[in-house]
This record gives sequence, C-alpha cells and structure tokens, in this order.
Amino acid sequence: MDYNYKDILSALKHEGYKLTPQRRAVIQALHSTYNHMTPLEIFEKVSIRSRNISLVTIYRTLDALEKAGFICRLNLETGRSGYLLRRPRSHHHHLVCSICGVVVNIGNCELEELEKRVSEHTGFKIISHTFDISGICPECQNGKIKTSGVKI
Amino acid sequence: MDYNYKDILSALKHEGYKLTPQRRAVIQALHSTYNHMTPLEIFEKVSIRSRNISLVTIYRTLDALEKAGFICRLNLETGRSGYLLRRPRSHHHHLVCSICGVVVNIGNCELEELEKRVSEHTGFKIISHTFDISGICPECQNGKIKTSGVKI
DNA sequence: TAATAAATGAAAATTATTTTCATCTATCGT
DNA sequence: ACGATAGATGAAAATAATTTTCATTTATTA
Repeated sequence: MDYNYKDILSALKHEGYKLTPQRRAVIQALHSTYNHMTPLEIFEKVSIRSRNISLVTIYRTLDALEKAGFICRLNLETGRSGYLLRRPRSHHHHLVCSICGVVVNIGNCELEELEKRVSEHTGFKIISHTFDISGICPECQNGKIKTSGVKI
Repeated sequence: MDYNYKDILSALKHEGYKLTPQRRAVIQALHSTYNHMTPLEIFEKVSIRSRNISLVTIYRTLDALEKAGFICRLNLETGRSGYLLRRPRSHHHHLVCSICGVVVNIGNCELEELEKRVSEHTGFKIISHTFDISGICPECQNGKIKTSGVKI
C-alpha cells in the first residue's frame, strides 16, 4: 500500500505539523512522480506554480517528511541526496539507473537472514541496512535518452 | 589477501602515477588503521608528521587511489565520504558502528543471486550494488566510549 | 477572533569539494 | 649525475550543498 497525498497530510497534522501551503506543494511534487528528486529539483518544480517558497523550506520539509517516514532518501552517486515518496510503505530497496536516474523499487527484501548472521557473527546490534543497486535501465541500454519515471 | 603499503606503491607506479612524499603519507595513514577516515581526518593525521601537504592533495590522492581500486569509499550517514584501505581485495561490504564509527568487513557476499533475480525481473543491466549495514558494536553496547579500529 | 507556538524567508554562515594557475619535482633518457 | 618534461602540488578562489540566525508571518486552537 502506497501513501497518498491525503494520507500524508492527515498523518502529518496528527503528528503536530502544521499544514502550510509550502508543505502541501512539496508533498504534491513528490507525489506526482516516481523518480527521485534533489531538494533543488523539488524547489524548481514547485516554483513553477507558485513563487511562494524558498529552498530552505524545501530542506526543512524534507527533513520532517523523512523523520516521519513518508519519504525515502537516496544517497546518489554524486554524493547528493535524492528524495522520493515511500512506495510501498513496507521495507524495500531501490534500483537506480546510472544514466537517466529512473528508480525501480525492489520489494521482498531477502536480506534479513543475512543481517541476522552478520549480527551473530560480529556481536553488532543491527539498526538498519541499505542496499542500493545501480545499473542501466532497459531504455538506456537501447540508447534512448529519457529522464522521466517509470512505475513497475 | 590485503593490500600492503609496498604493494600499493609499486602498483601505483606501474600505472603511471608518481610516488610523491604526499602520496606515500596518505597511503601510510590509510594503512595504519582499520577505521574509515574522512579526507579532513587524513589531512590532520598526516599533518602531525609533516607540514608539507595540503588538503587538496588529499582529495586528489584519494580520487586516484579509489579509481585504481586500492581503497573503499563509504557514504557516511552524515552525507560525507569516508575512506579506508581495501581489505580484503575481494568484493565485500562494510558494517559501520553508528556510535564510534568502527568498521567491520563482511566477506562472502551472498547478494549475487539476488542481483541476478533483480536483473531478470527488471531488465536492468546491473553495474554494482552497495550494501551497508549500520548498528551498534559490542563495545558501544556496553557503554564504552571508543573511537579506534578493530580488526575482525 | 485573539493568543501562540510553529513555520517561513532572506541573508549569512558553514562545510565539503573542485578548479585554476603558477610553481615545483619525480622520473626517464642520456 | 643532469636536463627535459609530464605530471603533481599548494594557495586561493570558485562552486555547491546544507544549516543557522533572526525578524516576520501564519495555521491552529481555545
């Protein structure tokens, strides 16, 4: 089950956040695509419609949304951060195309068993794992130039 | 099999890099610990012995060493980069303590099978994967404050 | 509708990293 | 050992991402 726009608004409100036009705009932007966006990209996207938002607010909103668990943060190869709506809500990983940046989710994470063995072997108390795969998506393999998202 | 100081020097030379005192110092610093270090930390460590190195050179040397495959780069939780000598040379992953930063290697990567399934399912040509686990090491679970490395 | 805690924007501050360019030096052929 | 030279270095500036500060505004709730 994915989060939708209304889900997020009411959940945020329930957690004590105020529903400002800026926050609505950021959530809407994230909700409108399946691709990851950097804070700057979100800023640019949101700014097309209304001039009433600053990049700082984007950063702050993304922090809040990430803490509240509504979005995923990607460590992009460039060292920057990319964000996308959490789809699905359950634990999953991301497959990111090195060329066009399209993101495909990988569900059915099968790493818990490995994680358990690692814990037993090292004595670490495991908090989390990240598993990101990069590769070339089918479209880019065919030489098409493409930058929009695809849902799988 | 790990890389050692001499291995790296001769391999670098063989690849056309000049063996400058600065590069020797960076390699030595990386070789002296099993923990990851940021470029700044390496700079500070190296600067204790000699004043003859600039942070820029650290960055450039790390780039070269990473391209040549002698060191691993970690995407730290802070969004910064941490570097450590490639030990062992073979494919492996890192378990990083969220508190003290100690790094433990995880060999016998068992993700190739998963990677293959992902490739078949999505049509992506897989280039690489990252799998990083964070947790609390045994020492930090016991409340000890500790910042030095441990080899496992 | 008023009170107020939280959110915002503008600007500056911080921090990481890269680039530019003049100078220097490790290496190689003699 | 010596000189030529491609490559390496350092200083400073440029770039870029992110965070902080603080005065002002606003969504919420009584």
